[in-house]
Amino acid sequence: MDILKQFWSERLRTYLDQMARTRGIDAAGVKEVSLILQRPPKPELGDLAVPMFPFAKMFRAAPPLLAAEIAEFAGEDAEAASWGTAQADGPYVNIRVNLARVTESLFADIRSREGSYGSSESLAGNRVMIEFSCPNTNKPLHLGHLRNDSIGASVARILKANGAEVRKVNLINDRGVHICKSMLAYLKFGQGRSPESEGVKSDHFVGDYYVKFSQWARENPAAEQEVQEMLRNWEQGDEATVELWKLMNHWAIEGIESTYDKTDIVFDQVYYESSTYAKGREEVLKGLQSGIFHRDDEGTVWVDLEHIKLGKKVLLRKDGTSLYVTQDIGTAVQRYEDWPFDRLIYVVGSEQQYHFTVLFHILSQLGYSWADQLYHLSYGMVNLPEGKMKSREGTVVDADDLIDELERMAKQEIVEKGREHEVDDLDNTAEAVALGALNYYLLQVTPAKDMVFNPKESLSFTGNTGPYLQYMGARISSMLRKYEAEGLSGPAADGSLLTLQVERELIKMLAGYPDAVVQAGAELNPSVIAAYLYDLTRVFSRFYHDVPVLRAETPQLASSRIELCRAMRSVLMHACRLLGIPFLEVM
RNA sequence: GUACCCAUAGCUCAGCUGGAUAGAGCAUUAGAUUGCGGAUCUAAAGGUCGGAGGUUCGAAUCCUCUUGGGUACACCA
Repeated sequence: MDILKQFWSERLRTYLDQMARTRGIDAAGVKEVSLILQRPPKPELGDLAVPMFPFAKMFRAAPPLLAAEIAEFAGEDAEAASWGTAQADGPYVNIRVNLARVTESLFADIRSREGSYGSSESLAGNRVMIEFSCPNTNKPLHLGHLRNDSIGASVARILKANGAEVRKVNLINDRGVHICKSMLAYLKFGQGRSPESEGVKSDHFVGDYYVKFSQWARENPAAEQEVQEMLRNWEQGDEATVELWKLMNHWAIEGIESTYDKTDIVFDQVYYESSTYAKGREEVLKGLQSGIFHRDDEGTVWVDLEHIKLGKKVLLRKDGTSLYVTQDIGTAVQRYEDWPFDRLIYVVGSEQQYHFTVLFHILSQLGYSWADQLYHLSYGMVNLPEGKMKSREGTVVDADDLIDELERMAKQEIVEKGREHEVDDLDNTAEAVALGALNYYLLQVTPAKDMVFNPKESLSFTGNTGPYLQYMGARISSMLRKYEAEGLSGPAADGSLLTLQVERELIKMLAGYPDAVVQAGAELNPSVIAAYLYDLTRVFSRFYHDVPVLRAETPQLASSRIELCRAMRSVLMHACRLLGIPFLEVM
């Protein structure tokens, strides 16, 4: 499609140039006006549309007149004829391109690239580190984490598909007062119980004590002080405290990792706040020495960000313990030392925008030249139809529960459809469908926006959903298997035979896939792929429904349509991968 | 109070650097299976793009103001 766009835009330029000369208008001025190539609103109108409005003023002629004149030029242009035909529709020049050229290069491209069609080198040479997930070790993952994980994993794959060198990192928030809360509660009420003894998933086990702490603290004003004391003990390396911490962290992380397994979340490196906070403290003390930061009478170390209207920010408490921002300073420095990056993307909720503005600014003040290569990929909250998730009201959607429920529903669906014995493995297939539904649901919304998570809707497998995409993939696969099995492979495919409206639409969309991947990479936005993929698949569904493939009128038409289906399957697989939707041969 | 984000069909979301009659899914209604998987397809109905100005030949898109909602502004993370 690109070749054709390029050809036509150059061609139209030539015509405009000639038109300017014959009228004695400044041709250089005409060149200044940009030519807009877009898609006509209806496919019957053609494949490319060029509005003439921008040229009206310069030519002092009505746009329809200009369009007609250009169409006339094109009609007399013998070379252009092999690239398509142009026609004036009111103020627009509509071009019906010679799509066979696109089809041939599309097929050749897809064949030769063996599944990598859609990948590009637009970000080649870029070293991108991407941080996401970042769980706390005091409770299990919830729906908010799932959105974070989906976005992070998908953006990482999209960047990779654009040629970037990507390193996925996690940061486990395994220290701080909130961690001490579940520890303290366990100390008081645990009485030697364990996840095994209670038969509870280990991260949920820890989370239960976090909840217990909150209840207990409501009746005990001294609770907060006890927690602070525990944190001091921990930072001073008190043996018993550290042992308890290790035990509970082990439980929490083990549980969280099993959730990662289920959702196909993998990291190249995992950082632990407990091992980077000390470096953060060093950095802060360095800054104090060089006079960037201040220490007040009580011993608190703080930075003045008044000049950028961010007020004063404390970096070390008066008792010397670290804060969230302190450790993030240390982590960033550590990361650059470990793996010098061109870009570090933090996938973190929008409520932390202030935090990152502060963090980036501090790092820049500390003199790190890479501070301006840090980027906060901010995403919106996940709400429920009834409103916000509130832990106090118990409306937080637990990740494991949700996934279990999705799998149960998927399994039920497979059984109801009578496909229990068609699929290779019922459990695996149900898991794949559940994951496809979940990831698509979470990624179809632009990250920056808040979204509503409707449990009922997320469990639906019809319409604009992940399983819809998987279903089309399975049907194409099934058809291709039949084609192979019947040994129908006849004459070579001929793209010029694919002339139906729906075939043309499909080819144009397939040809546009690489653009979608580039755009998604540039915008760090998986929803670009999701929207593209759903549009594409809808067109394919129409094609599949209306047009016979295996029983096409002639063997050559059949093999040509099969080739189109192969192209479709290749793009579907590639795009599904980017979105974390498992591709299924059978479902 | 200050800053940032959001507002499109009953609900959930698209809408590319401004361009032809603003699109999907769900829900509602009516249809389609002697062809490759009906988890599908077709159609109907549903909109003063929160409101008001402005820029422009042309605005859902850009600018200003305004209304409504969200978030942040901790020695929590």
